[in-house]
Amino acid sequence: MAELSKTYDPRTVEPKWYQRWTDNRDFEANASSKKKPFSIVMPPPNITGVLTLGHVLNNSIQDILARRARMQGFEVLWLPGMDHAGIGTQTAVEKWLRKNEGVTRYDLGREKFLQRVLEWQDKHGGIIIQQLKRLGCSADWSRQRYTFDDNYVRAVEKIFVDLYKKKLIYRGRRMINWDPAAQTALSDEEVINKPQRGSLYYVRYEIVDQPGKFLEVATTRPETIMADTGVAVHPKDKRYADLVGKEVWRPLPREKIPVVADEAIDPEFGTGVLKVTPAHDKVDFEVGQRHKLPVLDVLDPDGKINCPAVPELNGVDRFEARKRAAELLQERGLLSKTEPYENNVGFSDRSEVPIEPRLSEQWFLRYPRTKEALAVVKKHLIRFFPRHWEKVYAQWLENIQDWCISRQVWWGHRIPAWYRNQKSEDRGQKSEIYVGIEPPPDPGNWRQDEDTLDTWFSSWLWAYETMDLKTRKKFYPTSVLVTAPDIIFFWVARMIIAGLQFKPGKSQKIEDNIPFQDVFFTGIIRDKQGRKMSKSLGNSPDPLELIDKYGADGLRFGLMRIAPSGQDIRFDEKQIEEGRNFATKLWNVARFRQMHGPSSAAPKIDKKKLSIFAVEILSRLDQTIDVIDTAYRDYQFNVVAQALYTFVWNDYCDWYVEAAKIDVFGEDEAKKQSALAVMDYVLSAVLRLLHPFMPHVTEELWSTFGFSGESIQFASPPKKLRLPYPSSRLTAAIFDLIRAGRNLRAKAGLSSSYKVKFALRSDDQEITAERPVIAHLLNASELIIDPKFKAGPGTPIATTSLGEILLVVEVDRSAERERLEKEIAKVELELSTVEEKLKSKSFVDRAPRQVVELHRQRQKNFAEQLAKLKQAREQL
RNA sequence: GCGCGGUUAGCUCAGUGGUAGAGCACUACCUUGACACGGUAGGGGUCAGAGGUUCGAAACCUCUACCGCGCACCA
Repeated sequence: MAELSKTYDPRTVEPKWYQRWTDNRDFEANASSKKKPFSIVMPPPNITGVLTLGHVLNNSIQDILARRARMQGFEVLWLPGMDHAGIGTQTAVEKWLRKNEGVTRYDLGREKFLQRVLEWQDKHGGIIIQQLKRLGCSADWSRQRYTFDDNYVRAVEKIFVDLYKKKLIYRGRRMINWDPAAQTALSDEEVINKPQRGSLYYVRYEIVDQPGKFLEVATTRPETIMADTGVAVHPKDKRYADLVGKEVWRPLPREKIPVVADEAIDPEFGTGVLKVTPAHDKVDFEVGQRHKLPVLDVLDPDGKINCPAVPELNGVDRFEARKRAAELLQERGLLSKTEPYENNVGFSDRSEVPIEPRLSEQWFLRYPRTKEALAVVKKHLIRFFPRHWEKVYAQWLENIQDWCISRQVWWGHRIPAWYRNQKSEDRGQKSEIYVGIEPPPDPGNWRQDEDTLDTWFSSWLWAYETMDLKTRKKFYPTSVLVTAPDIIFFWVARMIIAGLQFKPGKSQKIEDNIPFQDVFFTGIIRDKQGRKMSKSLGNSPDPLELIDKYGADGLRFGLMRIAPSGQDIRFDEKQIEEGRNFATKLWNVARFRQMHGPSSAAPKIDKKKLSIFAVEILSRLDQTIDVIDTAYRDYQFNVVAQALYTFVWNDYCDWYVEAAKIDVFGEDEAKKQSALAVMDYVLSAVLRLLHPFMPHVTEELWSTFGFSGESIQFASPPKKLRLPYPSSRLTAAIFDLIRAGRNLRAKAGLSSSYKVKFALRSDDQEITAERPVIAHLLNASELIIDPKFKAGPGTPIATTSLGEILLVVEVDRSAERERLEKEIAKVELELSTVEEKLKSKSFVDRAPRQVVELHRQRQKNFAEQLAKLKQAREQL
């Protein structure tokens, strides 16, 4: 057995074991295995991604589940991979090119740009995989997948074609969310509403047949006036009833537009008149459709005004144009007032710029299987943890809109559609369409769609397209998905729909085709002020630095202990420090055991020779195993971590090991061996229970102790011993007694290193038998056990259920009196509270018998204590 | 506007009807033969507020306030 160093050094231990595990191919899943399957697919991080605390949390949880399952004898597949992240990666590479070479993607052109992305990907991409390895993740790296693998690309194209043939995918000219920065369409889910402070402009539209009279319109977007093709009022609005059907002059550029009546107008808002801009607003578009108003587009894709008729604004950026339009109107006397106004503006999730509603020809998916998707969750065929996400999920599915799946970015899966006889460059022109995996037979006359697919249109197949048929047969549906809740619509819901639609399972049954049985939603990690971690705020600590400082095990354990299921987590580095401290504590208590000779490979304990303290710790171990089992069932990782922390630190280190030192350092060889065997037993159990959380340090200790020839990764979790536990009450009482004695010492102002004499008024044989242990834990020079012990005046005294404990040393009498008075007051208060309760007839009659009994017992104890304390006071 | 979370010690959080808890921080003592990344003892709470149910409420119900999130609206 190698000797343990004085402190645990994760920096050498952790990489050593990770290397060995991968060399042994311990993480590789065997699809031919006869063991029961347990599988997780890793939410694929972006290829451009670097490890964040969110990843650490997410992947630690997955690793815990995978490692626990492996120990429980499951054949485990934890399938890792990466996502090409269309817009994200394109943006990142463009930024890099601009910075390093001063070129844009347009300078390079599509082909060259894509080549550069591939080069960039090979050079800078996938760092996160290495980082996950440093965290200790036991994923099967031999099966690492990428959404751009050839097979995967093929699969994405195939389902596009399939859905097109089923008329679930269609091409149409509709209002979409346009991101002027990334210059692409977005799905509704990629738009985030934020309240923005702006102005409400009141603009005067002159009535055509009543010159000099004006209709006032309130708008937040005067820069779109040029695209107005009408104004609308509510049909029942009496103020404007006579104007409906007439015309007004649009101020910029001056032109006649009709006044229409439409139910969608809120008469309460502004002046009750809406300027109708069908090209730049969803509601306006619908109003325009109902009244056959023309659609006039005055915005270029990059967000600049395109309106030569108003040269002052033409070519100006939309926000600048807003100001200038207001000024222009002001100059012409057409702006009656401006009010400060706050409204919600949709922002692009990616580029963080306001999106533009825009009429555009795009590809859409009509979601299939939404009712089934709702049902599988409602009927708990798929279980959500925590449960309340079911409601959010249902709300989304019940109000689902078609999904805009085409993106005007170059980096992504190219849409397998070709066009022929396209007359004009306008995307709106109808032409012959060919959709297929293979290019059309006569490629010369066809032109492939320039667009790519939404990244999530590939990710939604992740749960099964990452597996070959054999693997799928063994491991699909997966056991559990671990994910942050912010992608519940983007990913979780869509994967469920994909599973139900494409039926990749081994049969047609629904239960074979759901992508996962459980979904565990993690919390979101925030900083101490409760803000989300973000690059721009710079409040996101680098996990790699944390690993360097505290070790991967410390980071994992610290984080898991503060990550209550489903609650957001306020990050505090102190918690990680505690994780590290815990690893050190474990290390040192193992060292202590190791200093007293070799351990047995398969520790056995002789039940007849156990000390009462051994029985106590073994019983608490059983309880801990129970708590852990229950907590795992509900994915309450913080409960598991906390239970282990308390057991190791408080129960084992503070009480058992301290109590056992008498035997370990004593003369009685049998007692010594028994104590050491208990330590071996507990350590062996604790290491296995902790291994999923702290894989490296537990493996290191496991191998040092030689508990088995094998890696701890495949050792079974400890079973309960189920000893009869008769002495629990006694040990608890002894611990109370010791605390009371230590308290007397501290209150007397005596140094804790100074050995003092204690006396215990008792004649209990069981207590007498434990005299050496009690004396040791009290750091007593001597412990007298004598029911009739007579103390001199001023001897500090405390009452316990085992008898009065006295600190045999003369102290200042008045100080002791004062202490006693306080003690008496405290007990009196407790006594009166209990008595009050017992006086209540309704309590005695209605409360469960055990509860009443408990109160009676307490009343008795307090009364006895009080009597003894008062007696002690008399003797002073 | 609708929905979902949350509000417990200075901080971070546990606590599903029966004596209010943990860790950190704080105070005092201790470098005692695993560990100062440690040990011992201690101080610190109208459980956001109001009402209700109950013998008994931090917990269950109703309302209010505040914080966070999602959806809708957003001229």
